[in-house]
Amino acid sequence: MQIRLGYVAVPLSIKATSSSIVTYSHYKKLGVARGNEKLHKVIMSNFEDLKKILNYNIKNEISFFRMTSNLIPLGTHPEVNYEIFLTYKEQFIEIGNIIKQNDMRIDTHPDQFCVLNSINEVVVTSSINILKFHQSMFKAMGIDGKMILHVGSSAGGKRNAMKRFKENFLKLDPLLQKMIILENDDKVFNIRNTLKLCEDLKIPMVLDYHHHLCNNNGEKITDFIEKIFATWDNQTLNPKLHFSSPKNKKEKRSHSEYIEHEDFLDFIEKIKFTNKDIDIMLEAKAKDEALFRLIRQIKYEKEYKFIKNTVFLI
DNA sequence: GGTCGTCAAGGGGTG
DNA sequence: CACCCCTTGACGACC
Repeated sequence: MQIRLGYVAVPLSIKATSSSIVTYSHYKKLGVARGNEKLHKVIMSNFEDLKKILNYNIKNEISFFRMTSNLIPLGTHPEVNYEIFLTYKEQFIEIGNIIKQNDMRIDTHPDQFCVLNSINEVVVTSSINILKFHQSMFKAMGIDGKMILHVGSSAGGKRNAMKRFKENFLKLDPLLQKMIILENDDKVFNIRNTLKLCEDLKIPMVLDYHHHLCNNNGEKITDFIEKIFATWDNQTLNPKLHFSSPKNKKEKRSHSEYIEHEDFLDFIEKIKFTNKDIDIMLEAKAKDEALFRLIRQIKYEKEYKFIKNTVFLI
């Protein structure tokens, strides 16, 4: 069993974010010409930063990565007409080549405004636009990227909400459907609900273990893990998991700075019977530094062998 | 020259 | 109903 480790979006060790923004009110104030100029500057700096981050990851042998969803500010804003995919054709290709040449795995996590199962039609439409925009970015890069989503709203009760998710999902372009992965959340849709949807729709499920600890009906992870991994059977990618430690006892749902290495080892103990190669994304505030610290802490465990950021269970 | 409120967007929770 | 939270960086208003 091999476990690759990764982190989220923005490394702390180098000065690069790739998520610089332009607010719409600022854009409007500048007027179309100067607004677009401003957008161009920010987008170019985001591309430069993204290259820096990817190269940093390559240097550190971190082979999978959650890309920011803010690479192109106002990219889906209805009032901003800015030709992204022609203007930045070269930049997208350049990024895509770095990713492909280094065999990196790329995911995105569209943010809270992307609610495919909203009861508001307008929200559903704009959510679909967000998904299509991600699809276009992957296409422009020429990569096989994925988008990790939550089920979304619970309005009308979980059962209805899950039904709406299914209906809206099935209306999407089949190519887009194939890019979508569902993740259990920390409030509403637990591993049982999320797994059911993934099985019905034949899409992979990311297990977020922290969310599971916040939101469960007593489901034991050992009873579900094989079924969760089975949702990846037709994929070329390894099953992916999210792992983090709670900030403290009171703020259980927030992520802490670092990963508690005992928690991590306990978790691995629970799932190692599956003997699957997996990718674990660490969702800690200290990002890449949390990853490096975790490795330093568990490096000398007898059962584990390390090659850079990959853990091998012996 | 530092601090703070504001910003396209959803939804859930509280009082 | 009004306001708060999630998250996150830029920017302008203000002291």
